[in-house]
Amino acid sequence: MGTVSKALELLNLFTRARPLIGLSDLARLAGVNKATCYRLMTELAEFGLVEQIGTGREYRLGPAVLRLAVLREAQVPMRDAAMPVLQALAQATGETAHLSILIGGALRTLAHAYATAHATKVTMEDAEVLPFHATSSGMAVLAFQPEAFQAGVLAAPLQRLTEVTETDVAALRARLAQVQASGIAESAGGYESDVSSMAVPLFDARGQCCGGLSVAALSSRMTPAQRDLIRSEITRAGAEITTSWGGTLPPAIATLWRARA
Amino acid sequence: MGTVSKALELLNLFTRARPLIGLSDLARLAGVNKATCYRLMTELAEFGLVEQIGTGREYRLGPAVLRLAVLREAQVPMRDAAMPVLQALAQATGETAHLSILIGGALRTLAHAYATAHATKVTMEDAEVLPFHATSSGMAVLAFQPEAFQAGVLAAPLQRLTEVTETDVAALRARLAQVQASGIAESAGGYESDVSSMAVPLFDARGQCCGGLSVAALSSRMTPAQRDLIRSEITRAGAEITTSWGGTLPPAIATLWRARA
DNA sequence: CCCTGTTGGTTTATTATATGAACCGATGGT
DNA sequence: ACCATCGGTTCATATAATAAACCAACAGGG
Repeated sequence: MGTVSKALELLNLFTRARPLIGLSDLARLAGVNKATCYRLMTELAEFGLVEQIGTGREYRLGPAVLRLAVLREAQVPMRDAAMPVLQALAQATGETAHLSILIGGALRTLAHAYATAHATKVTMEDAEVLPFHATSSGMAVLAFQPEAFQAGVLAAPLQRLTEVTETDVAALRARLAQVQASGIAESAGGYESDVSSMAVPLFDARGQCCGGLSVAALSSRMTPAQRDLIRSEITRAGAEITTSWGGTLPPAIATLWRARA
Repeated sequence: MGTVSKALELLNLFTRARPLIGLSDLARLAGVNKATCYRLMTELAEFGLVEQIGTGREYRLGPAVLRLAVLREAQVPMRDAAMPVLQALAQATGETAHLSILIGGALRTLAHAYATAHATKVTMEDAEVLPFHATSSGMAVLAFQPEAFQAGVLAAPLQRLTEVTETDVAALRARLAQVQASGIAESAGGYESDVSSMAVPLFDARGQCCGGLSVAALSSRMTPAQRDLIRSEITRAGAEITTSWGGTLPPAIATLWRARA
Protein backbone atom coordinates (compact mmCIF):
# COMPACT_ATOMS: atom_id res chain seq x y z
CA MET A 1 0.00 0.00 0.00
CA GLY A 2 1.22 3.48 -0.78
CA THR A 3 2.37 5.86 1.90
CA VAL A 4 -0.27 8.37 0.95
CA SER A 5 -3.02 5.80 1.44
CA LYS A 6 -1.69 5.05 4.89
CA ALA A 7 -1.80 8.71 5.79
CA LEU A 8 -5.33 9.08 4.47
CA GLU A 9 -6.33 5.97 6.33
CA LEU A 10 -5.31 7.79 9.48
CA LEU A 11 -7.70 10.59 8.57
CA ASN A 12 -10.49 8.05 8.21
CA LEU A 13 -10.10 6.97 11.81
CA PHE A 14 -11.67 10.19 13.02
CA THR A 15 -15.40 9.78 13.50
CA ARG A 16 -18.15 11.60 15.31
CA ALA A 17 -17.87 9.16 18.17
CA ARG A 18 -14.08 9.40 18.26
CA PRO A 19 -13.08 12.93 17.29
CA LEU A 20 -9.89 13.13 19.35
CA ILE A 21 -7.18 10.49 19.07
CA GLY A 22 -3.75 10.32 20.69
CA LEU A 23 -0.64 9.23 18.85
CA SER A 24 -0.39 5.75 20.36
CA ASP A 25 -4.08 5.04 19.87
CA LEU A 26 -3.84 6.24 16.32
CA ALA A 27 -0.92 3.94 15.60
CA ARG A 28 -2.73 1.01 17.17
CA LEU A 29 -5.98 1.66 15.34
CA ALA A 30 -4.26 2.01 11.99
CA GLY A 31 -1.95 -0.89 12.63
CA VAL A 32 1.18 1.07 11.81
CA ASN A 33 4.33 1.71 13.72
CA LYS A 34 4.21 4.59 16.16
CA ALA A 35 7.15 6.34 14.55
CA THR A 36 5.54 6.02 11.14
CA CYS A 37 2.30 7.32 12.52
CA TYR A 38 4.08 10.26 14.08
CA ARG A 39 5.74 11.23 10.84
CA LEU A 40 2.54 10.90 8.85
CA MET A 41 0.56 12.95 11.35
CA THR A 42 3.26 15.60 11.36
CA GLU A 43 2.95 15.91 7.61
CA LEU A 44 -0.84 16.05 7.79
CA ALA A 45 -0.63 18.66 10.52
CA GLU A 46 1.78 20.77 8.49
CA PHE A 47 -0.88 20.95 5.85
CA GLY A 48 -3.57 21.75 8.41
CA LEU A 49 -5.57 18.61 7.78
CA VAL A 50 -5.15 17.69 11.43
CA GLU A 51 -4.12 19.70 14.45
CA GLN A 52 -2.86 18.90 17.92
CA ILE A 53 -4.89 20.10 20.79
CA GLY A 54 -4.80 20.41 24.56
CA THR A 55 -2.54 18.87 27.11
CA GLY A 56 -2.71 15.29 25.88
CA ARG A 57 -1.43 16.49 22.53
CA GLU A 58 -4.26 14.59 20.93
CA TYR A 59 -5.05 15.05 17.27
CA ARG A 60 -8.27 16.13 15.62
CA LEU A 61 -9.25 17.15 12.11
CA GLY A 62 -7.79 20.53 11.20
CA PRO A 63 -9.03 23.68 9.53
CA ALA A 64 -7.75 22.74 6.08
CA VAL A 65 -10.64 20.34 5.57
CA LEU A 66 -12.96 23.32 5.87
CA ARG A 67 -11.22 25.24 3.16
CA LEU A 68 -11.26 22.25 0.83
CA ALA A 69 -14.94 21.71 1.48
CA VAL A 70 -15.75 25.34 0.78
CA LEU A 71 -13.88 25.02 -2.50
CA ARG A 72 -15.68 21.83 -3.40
CA GLU A 73 -19.10 23.22 -2.52
CA ALA A 74 -18.37 26.31 -4.59
CA GLN A 75 -17.90 24.06 -7.59
CA VAL A 76 -20.29 21.21 -6.83
CA PRO A 77 -22.79 22.31 -4.22
CA MET A 78 -24.03 18.92 -3.12
CA ARG A 79 -24.57 19.49 0.57
CA ASP A 80 -25.80 23.06 0.35
CA ALA A 81 -28.24 22.11 -2.37
CA ALA A 82 -29.58 19.06 -0.59
CA MET A 83 -29.96 20.37 2.95
CA PRO A 84 -33.18 22.36 2.51
CA VAL A 85 -34.83 19.50 0.65
CA LEU A 86 -33.69 17.11 3.36
CA GLN A 87 -35.19 19.24 6.08
CA ALA A 88 -38.43 19.70 4.19
CA LEU A 89 -38.63 15.94 3.74
CA ALA A 90 -38.19 15.33 7.45
CA GLN A 91 -40.84 17.88 8.21
CA ALA A 92 -43.31 16.60 5.63
CA THR A 93 -43.02 13.00 6.78
CA GLY A 94 -42.58 13.73 10.45
CA GLU A 95 -39.67 11.32 10.52
CA THR A 96 -35.90 11.32 10.31
CA ALA A 97 -34.44 11.98 6.88
CA HIS A 98 -30.98 10.87 6.01
CA LEU A 99 -28.57 11.77 3.19
CA SER A 100 -25.59 9.63 2.31
CA ILE A 101 -23.08 9.60 -0.53
CA LEU A 102 -20.60 7.19 -2.02
CA ILE A 103 -17.06 8.00 -0.97
CA GLY A 104 -14.27 5.67 -1.95
CA GLY A 105 -16.64 2.77 -2.45
CA ALA A 106 -18.34 3.18 0.91
CA LEU A 107 -21.68 4.76 1.65
CA ARG A 108 -21.17 7.47 4.24
CA THR A 109 -23.53 9.77 6.08
CA LEU A 110 -23.43 13.34 4.87
CA ALA A 111 -26.32 14.87 6.77
CA HIS A 112 -29.59 14.13 8.52
CA ALA A 113 -32.63 16.11 9.52
CA TYR A 114 -35.12 15.49 12.28
CA ALA A 115 -38.77 16.35 12.35
CA THR A 116 -40.09 18.34 15.23
CA ALA A 117 -43.31 16.35 15.35
CA HIS A 118 -42.44 13.30 17.38
CA ALA A 119 -40.76 13.12 20.75
CA THR A 120 -39.30 9.74 19.88
CA LYS A 121 -37.18 9.96 16.81
CA VAL A 122 -34.80 7.65 15.12
CA THR A 123 -31.31 9.01 15.68
CA MET A 124 -28.62 7.99 13.27
CA GLU A 125 -25.80 10.15 14.50
CA ASP A 126 -23.36 7.33 14.91
CA ALA A 127 -23.98 5.59 11.65
CA GLU A 128 -21.08 6.84 9.61
CA VAL A 129 -20.52 3.99 7.22
CA LEU A 130 -23.75 2.37 6.11
CA PRO A 131 -23.61 -1.34 5.26
CA PHE A 132 -25.09 -1.81 1.82
CA HIS A 133 -26.94 -5.02 2.57
CA ALA A 134 -28.56 -3.94 5.82
CA THR A 135 -29.95 -0.50 5.08
CA SER A 136 -32.53 0.83 2.68
CA SER A 137 -30.12 3.56 1.55
CA GLY A 138 -27.47 0.94 0.94
CA MET A 139 -29.77 -1.22 -1.16
CA ALA A 140 -31.11 1.79 -3.07
CA VAL A 141 -27.60 2.86 -4.00
CA LEU A 142 -26.22 -0.61 -4.60
CA ALA A 143 -29.05 -1.48 -6.97
CA PHE A 144 -27.86 1.20 -9.37
CA GLN A 145 -24.16 0.47 -9.33
CA PRO A 146 -22.23 -1.42 -12.01
CA GLU A 147 -22.41 -5.19 -11.73
CA ALA A 148 -18.71 -5.38 -10.74
CA PHE A 149 -19.34 -3.12 -7.77
CA GLN A 150 -22.35 -5.14 -6.64
CA ALA A 151 -20.39 -8.36 -6.96
CA GLY A 152 -17.59 -6.92 -4.84
CA VAL A 153 -19.96 -5.87 -2.10
CA LEU A 154 -21.80 -9.17 -2.07
CA ALA A 155 -18.57 -11.16 -2.13
CA ALA A 156 -17.37 -9.52 1.09
CA PRO A 157 -18.56 -10.96 4.40
CA LEU A 158 -22.03 -9.62 5.19
CA GLN A 159 -22.45 -8.79 8.83
CA ARG A 160 -25.59 -9.82 10.67
CA LEU A 161 -26.62 -6.74 12.63
CA THR A 162 -30.03 -7.87 13.90
CA GLU A 163 -31.97 -11.13 13.89
CA VAL A 164 -33.64 -10.19 10.63
CA THR A 165 -30.63 -8.88 8.70
CA GLU A 166 -30.60 -10.55 5.33
CA THR A 167 -27.16 -12.01 4.60
CA ASP A 168 -28.01 -14.50 1.88
CA VAL A 169 -26.48 -13.36 -1.38
CA ALA A 170 -29.19 -14.84 -3.57
CA ALA A 171 -31.93 -13.22 -1.53
CA LEU A 172 -30.10 -9.90 -1.63
CA ARG A 173 -29.77 -10.11 -5.39
CA ALA A 174 -33.50 -10.69 -5.62
CA ARG A 175 -34.10 -7.63 -3.48
CA LEU A 176 -31.79 -5.58 -5.65
CA ALA A 177 -33.82 -6.59 -8.70
CA GLN A 178 -36.93 -5.53 -6.84
CA VAL A 179 -35.38 -2.15 -6.06
CA GLN A 180 -34.44 -1.69 -9.70
CA ALA A 181 -38.00 -2.55 -10.72
CA SER A 182 -39.67 -0.24 -8.24
CA GLY A 183 -37.14 2.60 -7.99
CA ILE A 184 -37.36 2.53 -4.22
CA ALA A 185 -35.88 0.40 -1.45
CA GLU A 186 -37.55 -0.67 1.75
CA SER A 187 -36.05 -2.16 4.84
CA ALA A 188 -37.45 -3.25 8.18
CA GLY A 189 -35.25 -3.90 11.15
CA GLY A 190 -32.27 -5.01 9.14
CA TYR A 191 -29.95 -2.41 10.57
CA GLU A 192 -31.55 -1.73 13.90
CA SER A 193 -34.47 -3.56 15.41
CA ASP A 194 -37.79 -1.75 15.34
CA VAL A 195 -36.61 0.72 12.71
CA SER A 196 -38.10 0.67 9.24
CA SER A 197 -36.97 2.84 6.40
CA MET A 198 -37.45 3.63 2.74
CA ALA A 199 -34.79 5.01 0.43
CA VAL A 200 -34.26 6.22 -3.11
CA PRO A 201 -31.09 6.56 -5.18
CA LEU A 202 -29.63 9.93 -6.14
CA PHE A 203 -27.81 10.66 -9.38
CA ASP A 204 -25.05 13.07 -10.33
CA ALA A 205 -24.44 14.96 -13.56
CA ARG A 206 -22.84 11.90 -15.12
CA GLY A 207 -26.01 9.95 -14.57
CA GLN A 208 -24.27 7.76 -12.03
CA CYS A 209 -25.87 6.90 -8.74
CA CYS A 210 -23.68 8.57 -6.15
CA GLY A 211 -25.84 8.68 -3.06
CA GLY A 212 -29.05 7.79 -1.33
CA LEU A 213 -31.88 9.52 0.46
CA SER A 214 -33.79 7.72 3.17
CA VAL A 215 -36.54 8.23 5.69
CA ALA A 216 -36.41 6.13 8.84
CA ALA A 217 -39.19 5.61 11.33
CA LEU A 218 -40.00 3.39 14.25
CA SER A 219 -41.56 0.26 12.77
CA SER A 220 -44.63 0.79 14.93
CA ARG A 221 -45.28 4.08 13.19
CA MET A 222 -44.84 2.66 9.70
CA THR A 223 -48.52 2.22 8.88
CA PRO A 224 -49.70 1.70 5.28
CA ALA A 225 -50.83 5.32 5.16
CA GLN A 226 -47.49 6.50 6.45
CA ARG A 227 -45.68 4.38 3.90
CA ASP A 228 -47.71 5.94 1.12
CA LEU A 229 -46.90 9.39 2.43
CA ILE A 230 -43.19 8.64 2.72
CA ARG A 231 -43.07 7.05 -0.71
CA SER A 232 -44.69 10.05 -2.26
CA GLU A 233 -42.53 12.57 -0.41
CA ILE A 234 -39.22 10.76 -0.76
CA THR A 235 -39.54 10.28 -4.51
CA ARG A 236 -40.35 13.95 -4.92
CA ALA A 237 -37.41 14.94 -2.72
CA GLY A 238 -35.13 12.48 -4.48
CA ALA A 239 -35.96 13.94 -7.85
CA GLU A 240 -35.47 17.43 -6.52
CA ILE A 241 -32.03 16.71 -5.06
CA THR A 242 -30.91 14.88 -8.17
CA THR A 243 -31.88 17.77 -10.42
CA SER A 244 -30.36 20.29 -8.02
CA TRP A 245 -27.10 18.34 -8.37
CA GLY A 246 -27.32 18.80 -12.09
CA GLY A 247 -28.10 15.12 -12.32
CA THR A 248 -30.41 13.34 -14.67
CA LEU A 249 -32.90 10.82 -13.41
CA PRO A 250 -32.80 7.63 -15.48
CA PRO A 251 -36.01 7.71 -17.56
CA ALA A 252 -37.12 4.36 -16.18
CA ILE A 253 -36.98 5.69 -12.65
CA ALA A 254 -38.62 8.95 -13.55
CA THR A 255 -41.66 7.13 -14.92
CA LEU A 256 -41.77 4.77 -11.95
CA TRP A 257 -41.76 7.63 -9.49
CA ARG A 258 -44.27 9.63 -11.47
CA ALA A 259 -46.65 6.67 -11.55
CA ARG A 260 -46.51 6.27 -7.78
CA ALA A 261 -46.72 9.89 -6.80
CA MET B 1 10.02 16.31 1.22
CA GLY B 2 7.77 13.44 2.20
CA THR B 3 5.53 11.73 -0.28
CA VAL B 4 2.45 12.66 1.68
CA SER B 5 3.36 16.34 1.52
CA LYS B 6 3.72 16.07 -2.22
CA ALA B 7 0.26 14.55 -2.49
CA LEU B 8 -1.25 17.23 -0.28
CA GLU B 9 0.55 19.87 -2.26
CA LEU B 10 -1.39 18.60 -5.25
CA LEU B 11 -4.63 19.20 -3.37
CA ASN B 12 -3.52 22.75 -2.71
CA LEU B 13 -3.34 23.49 -6.41
CA PHE B 14 -7.11 23.50 -6.67
CA THR B 15 -8.51 26.99 -6.26
CA ARG B 16 -11.74 28.76 -7.01
CA ALA B 17 -10.22 30.13 -10.18
CA ARG B 18 -8.81 26.77 -11.20
CA PRO B 19 -11.17 24.05 -9.96
CA LEU B 20 -10.50 21.51 -12.72
CA ILE B 21 -6.97 20.38 -13.54
CA GLY B 22 -5.75 17.75 -15.96
CA LEU B 23 -2.99 15.28 -15.17
CA SER B 24 -0.26 16.95 -17.20
CA ASP B 25 -1.10 20.42 -15.92
CA LEU B 26 -1.15 19.11 -12.41
CA ALA B 27 2.29 17.56 -12.79
CA ARG B 28 3.66 20.76 -14.28
CA LEU B 29 2.15 22.99 -11.62
CA ALA B 30 3.43 20.82 -8.80
CA GLY B 31 6.78 20.29 -10.44
CA VAL B 32 6.63 16.53 -10.16
CA ASN B 33 6.95 13.77 -12.68
CA LYS B 34 3.80 12.89 -14.53
CA ALA B 35 3.97 9.27 -13.45
CA THR B 36 4.41 10.29 -9.84
CA CYS B 37 1.54 12.70 -10.15
CA TYR B 38 -0.63 10.00 -11.64
CA ARG B 39 0.08 7.60 -8.83
CA LEU B 40 -0.53 10.21 -6.17
CA MET B 41 -3.78 11.33 -7.74
CA THR B 42 -4.93 7.74 -8.02
CA GLU B 43 -4.38 7.28 -4.32
CA LEU B 44 -6.17 10.52 -3.51
CA ALA B 45 -9.04 9.51 -5.78
CA GLU B 46 -9.31 6.10 -4.13
CA PHE B 47 -9.96 7.92 -0.89
CA GLY B 48 -12.46 10.26 -2.55
CA LEU B 49 -10.44 13.40 -1.92
CA VAL B 50 -10.39 14.03 -5.66
CA GLU B 51 -12.45 12.65 -8.50
CA GLN B 52 -12.10 12.45 -12.24
CA ILE B 53 -14.75 14.10 -14.29
CA GLY B 54 -15.92 14.49 -17.83
CA THR B 55 -14.25 13.66 -21.09
CA GLY B 56 -10.90 15.26 -20.43
CA ARG B 57 -10.53 13.07 -17.38
CA GLU B 58 -9.70 16.18 -15.44
CA TYR B 59 -9.54 16.09 -11.67
CA ARG B 60 -11.45 18.10 -9.10
CA LEU B 61 -11.86 17.93 -5.35
CA GLY B 62 -13.92 14.91 -4.33
CA PRO B 63 -16.77 14.24 -1.95
CA ALA B 64 -14.52 13.05 0.87
CA VAL B 65 -13.57 16.61 1.74
CA LEU B 66 -17.23 17.24 2.48
CA ARG B 67 -17.44 14.40 4.91
CA LEU B 68 -14.28 15.51 6.72
CA ALA B 69 -15.58 19.06 6.93
CA VAL B 70 -18.90 17.91 8.35
CA LEU B 71 -16.98 15.96 10.97
CA ARG B 72 -14.76 18.89 11.80
CA GLU B 73 -17.66 21.32 12.03
CA ALA B 74 -19.50 18.90 14.30
CA GLN B 75 -16.59 19.11 16.71
CA VAL B 76 -15.34 22.66 16.14
CA PRO B 77 -18.03 24.69 14.46
CA MET B 78 -15.91 27.55 13.19
CA ARG B 79 -17.59 28.33 9.90
CA ASP B 80 -21.14 27.65 10.99
CA ALA B 81 -20.66 29.80 14.05
CA ALA B 82 -19.07 32.69 12.22
CA MET B 83 -21.29 32.92 9.16
CA PRO B 84 -24.29 34.69 10.70
CA VAL B 85 -22.04 37.19 12.45
CA LEU B 86 -20.17 37.76 9.21
CA GLN B 87 -23.38 38.46 7.33
CA ALA B 88 -24.67 40.75 10.04
CA LEU B 89 -21.39 42.65 9.93
CA ALA B 90 -21.64 43.13 6.17
CA GLN B 91 -25.19 44.32 6.54
CA ALA B 92 -24.47 46.67 9.43
CA THR B 93 -21.55 48.32 7.68
CA GLY B 94 -22.94 48.16 4.18
CA GLU B 95 -19.62 46.80 2.98
CA THR B 96 -17.93 43.50 2.21
CA ALA B 97 -16.98 41.39 5.23
CA HIS B 98 -14.30 38.78 4.98
CA LEU B 99 -13.31 35.86 7.20
CA SER B 100 -9.95 34.16 6.94
CA ILE B 101 -8.11 31.59 9.00
CA LEU B 102 -4.56 30.37 9.43
CA ILE B 103 -4.00 27.08 7.67
CA GLY B 104 -0.54 25.62 7.51
CA GLY B 105 1.08 28.99 8.11
CA ALA B 106 -0.88 30.77 5.41
CA LEU B 107 -3.89 33.01 5.79
CA ARG B 108 -6.67 31.66 3.64
CA THR B 109 -10.15 32.90 2.85
CA LEU B 110 -12.88 30.92 4.54
CA ALA B 111 -15.95 32.97 3.71
CA HIS B 112 -17.20 36.41 2.77
CA ALA B 113 -20.47 38.26 2.89
CA TYR B 114 -21.72 41.12 0.81
CA ALA B 115 -24.05 43.88 1.82
CA THR B 116 -27.09 44.53 -0.26
CA ALA B 117 -26.79 48.29 0.14
CA HIS B 118 -24.31 49.30 -2.54
CA ALA B 119 -24.30 48.47 -6.18
CA THR B 120 -20.53 48.67 -6.28
CA LYS B 121 -19.03 46.26 -3.86
CA VAL B 122 -15.56 45.02 -3.22
CA THR B 123 -15.38 41.45 -4.43
CA MET B 124 -12.70 39.23 -3.00
CA GLU B 125 -13.66 35.94 -4.56
CA ASP B 126 -10.29 35.22 -5.99
CA ALA B 127 -8.19 36.10 -2.99
CA GLU B 128 -7.48 32.67 -1.61
CA VAL B 129 -4.15 33.21 0.08
CA LEU B 130 -3.86 36.62 1.69
CA PRO B 131 -0.39 38.17 1.87
CA PHE B 132 0.27 39.17 5.46
CA HIS B 133 2.06 42.41 4.70
CA ALA B 134 -0.42 43.79 2.18
CA THR B 135 -3.81 43.22 3.79
CA SER B 136 -5.44 44.44 6.95
CA SER B 137 -6.46 40.90 7.85
CA GLY B 138 -2.90 39.77 7.34
CA MET B 139 -1.49 42.46 9.59
CA ALA B 140 -4.16 41.89 12.23
CA VAL B 141 -3.33 38.20 12.39
CA LEU B 142 0.42 38.58 12.05
CA ALA B 143 0.57 41.08 14.89
CA PHE B 144 -0.61 38.41 17.29
CA GLN B 145 1.61 35.57 16.20
CA PRO B 146 4.77 34.41 17.97
CA GLU B 147 7.88 36.40 17.14
CA ALA B 148 9.38 33.46 15.23
CA PHE B 149 6.39 33.37 12.92
CA GLN B 150 6.53 37.11 12.29
CA ALA B 151 10.24 36.91 11.57
CA GLY B 152 9.65 34.10 9.08
CA VAL B 153 7.02 36.07 7.23
CA LEU B 154 9.06 39.25 7.12
CA ALA B 155 12.19 37.39 6.04
CA ALA B 156 10.45 36.07 2.94
CA PRO B 157 10.32 38.29 -0.14
CA LEU B 158 7.45 40.76 0.19
CA GLN B 159 5.61 41.29 -3.03
CA ARG B 160 4.65 44.77 -4.15
CA LEU B 161 1.05 44.47 -5.27
CA THR B 162 0.22 48.14 -5.78
CA GLU B 163 2.18 51.39 -5.80
CA VAL B 164 1.51 51.89 -2.11
CA THR B 165 2.17 48.38 -0.85
CA GLU B 166 4.50 48.63 2.10
CA THR B 167 7.44 46.25 1.69
CA ASP B 168 9.94 47.77 4.10
CA VAL B 169 10.46 45.40 7.02
CA ALA B 170 11.14 48.12 9.59
CA ALA B 171 8.02 50.02 8.57
CA LEU B 172 5.97 46.84 8.72
CA ARG B 173 7.28 46.08 12.20
CA ALA B 174 6.23 49.54 13.27
CA ARG B 175 2.78 48.94 11.87
CA LEU B 176 2.56 45.63 13.68
CA ALA B 177 3.35 47.40 16.94
CA GLN B 178 0.61 49.86 16.14
CA VAL B 179 -1.84 47.03 15.52
CA GLN B 180 -0.87 45.45 18.84
CA ALA B 181 -1.40 48.75 20.58
CA SER B 182 -4.76 49.46 19.00
CA GLY B 183 -6.18 45.97 18.58
CA ILE B 184 -7.21 46.76 15.04
CA ALA B 185 -5.45 46.93 11.68
CA GLU B 186 -6.08 49.37 8.89
CA SER B 187 -4.95 49.25 5.31
CA ALA B 188 -5.49 51.48 2.32
CA GLY B 189 -4.76 50.35 -1.18
CA GLY B 190 -1.97 48.00 -0.22
CA TYR B 191 -3.60 44.97 -1.74
CA GLU B 192 -5.74 46.53 -4.39
CA SER B 193 -5.83 50.15 -5.38
CA ASP B 194 -8.79 52.13 -4.18
CA VAL B 195 -9.74 49.54 -1.59
CA SER B 196 -9.44 50.31 2.10
CA SER B 197 -10.06 47.88 4.86
CA MET B 198 -10.00 47.35 8.60
CA ALA B 199 -9.45 44.05 10.35
CA VAL B 200 -9.34 42.47 13.79
CA PRO B 201 -7.71 39.25 14.99
CA LEU B 202 -9.75 36.25 16.08
CA PHE B 203 -8.75 33.82 18.81
CA ASP B 204 -9.40 30.15 19.41
CA ALA B 205 -9.94 28.20 22.61
CA ARG B 206 -6.20 28.06 23.25
CA GLY B 207 -6.03 31.83 23.19
CA GLN B 208 -4.03 31.76 19.98
CA CYS B 209 -4.84 34.06 17.11
CA CYS B 210 -6.00 31.74 14.36
CA GLY B 211 -7.85 34.03 11.98
CA GLY B 212 -8.91 37.49 11.00
CA LEU B 213 -12.09 39.38 10.30
CA SER B 214 -12.07 42.31 7.91
CA VAL B 215 -14.34 44.82 6.29
CA ALA B 216 -13.29 46.20 2.93
CA ALA B 217 -14.70 49.24 1.19
CA LEU B 218 -13.89 51.44 -1.74
CA SER B 219 -11.47 54.07 -0.42
CA SER B 220 -13.82 56.79 -1.61
CA ARG B 221 -16.50 55.52 0.73
CA MET B 222 -14.16 55.28 3.73
CA THR B 223 -15.15 58.54 5.37
CA PRO B 224 -14.28 59.26 9.03
CA ALA B 225 -17.86 58.49 10.00
CA GLN B 226 -17.76 55.23 8.10
CA ARG B 227 -14.49 54.30 9.75
CA ASP B 228 -15.99 54.87 13.14
CA LEU B 229 -18.96 52.74 12.24
CA ILE B 230 -16.80 49.94 10.89
CA ARG B 231 -14.46 50.07 13.87
CA SER B 232 -17.36 49.78 16.25
CA GLU B 233 -19.09 47.01 14.33
CA ILE B 234 -16.00 44.95 13.53
CA THR B 235 -14.75 44.87 17.10
CA ARG B 236 -18.15 43.76 18.28
CA ALA B 237 -18.33 41.10 15.59
CA GLY B 238 -14.75 40.02 16.30
CA ALA B 239 -15.49 39.54 19.97
CA GLU B 240 -18.63 37.64 19.11
CA ILE B 241 -16.92 35.24 16.74
CA THR B 242 -14.05 34.66 19.12
CA THR B 243 -16.38 33.77 21.97
CA SER B 244 -18.52 31.64 19.69
CA TRP B 245 -15.35 29.70 18.88
CA GLY B 246 -14.88 29.09 22.57
CA GLY B 247 -11.98 31.49 22.41
CA THR B 248 -10.82 33.99 24.96
CA LEU B 249 -10.06 37.54 23.98
CA PRO B 250 -6.70 38.67 25.41
CA PRO B 251 -7.63 41.10 28.24
CA ALA B 252 -5.58 43.86 26.67
CA ILE B 253 -7.58 43.63 23.47
CA ALA B 254 -10.87 43.34 25.28
CA THR B 255 -10.26 46.64 27.05
CA LEU B 256 -9.04 48.32 23.87
CA TRP B 257 -12.12 47.31 21.99
CA ARG B 258 -14.44 48.24 24.83
CA ALA B 259 -12.88 51.68 25.05
CA ARG B 260 -13.46 52.33 21.36
CA ALA B 261 -16.93 50.97 21.07
C1' DC C 1 9.45 5.95 47.10
C1' DC C 2 9.89 2.60 43.81
C1' DC C 3 7.70 -0.15 40.28
C1' DT C 4 5.10 -0.51 36.16
C1' DG C 5 2.78 0.99 32.27
C1' DT C 6 1.56 4.57 29.94
C1' DT C 7 2.28 8.72 27.03
C1' DG C 8 4.54 11.74 22.94
C1' DG C 9 8.67 11.97 20.62
C1' DT C 10 13.42 10.66 18.52
C1' DT C 11 17.05 7.91 16.61
C1' DT C 12 19.05 4.08 13.70
C1' DA C 13 20.24 0.68 10.09
C1' DT C 14 17.48 -1.81 6.85
C1' DT C 15 14.58 -2.25 2.99
C1' DA C 16 10.53 -1.41 0.82
C1' DT C 17 8.75 2.13 -1.79
C1' DA C 18 8.62 6.18 -4.73
C1' DT C 19 10.67 7.99 -8.68
C1' DG C 20 11.46 9.66 -13.66
C1' DA C 21 12.78 8.65 -18.39
C1' DA C 22 11.00 6.39 -21.98
C1' DC C 23 7.20 4.44 -24.24
C1' DC C 24 2.24 3.61 -25.64
C1' DG C 25 -2.20 4.40 -28.01
C1' DA C 26 -5.59 7.97 -28.65
C1' DT C 27 -7.03 12.47 -29.76
C1' DG C 28 -7.11 16.99 -31.92
C1' DG C 29 -5.31 20.67 -34.81
C1' DT C 30 -2.86 22.24 -38.87
C1' DA D 1 0.05 12.91 -42.87
C1' DC D 2 2.07 15.15 -39.47
C1' DC D 3 3.13 16.97 -34.85
C1' DA D 4 2.01 17.96 -30.27
C1' DT D 5 -0.54 16.96 -26.87
C1' DC D 6 -3.26 14.11 -23.81
C1' DG D 7 -3.89 10.16 -19.95
C1' DG D 8 -1.80 6.16 -18.71
C1' DT D 9 1.97 2.38 -18.21
C1' DT D 10 6.47 0.17 -17.59
C1' DC D 11 10.84 -0.79 -15.14
C1' DA D 12 15.63 -0.16 -13.35
C1' DT D 13 17.30 2.93 -9.99
C1' DA D 14 17.80 5.36 -5.78
C1' DT D 15 15.42 7.81 -2.49
C1' DA D 16 12.43 7.95 1.18
C1' DA D 17 9.60 5.09 4.48
C1' DT D 18 9.93 1.82 7.97
C1' DA D 19 10.20 -0.67 12.68
C1' DA D 20 12.67 -1.65 16.80
C1' DA D 21 14.81 0.30 20.38
C1' DC D 22 15.41 4.06 23.28
C1' DC D 23 14.18 8.71 25.71
C1' DA D 24 12.13 11.59 29.23
C1' DA D 25 7.86 12.64 31.42
C1' DC D 26 3.80 11.51 33.58
C1' DA D 27 0.24 8.76 36.27
C1' DG D 28 -1.47 5.56 39.37
C1' DG D 29 -0.64 1.62 42.91
C1' DG D 30 1.53 -0.84 46.49
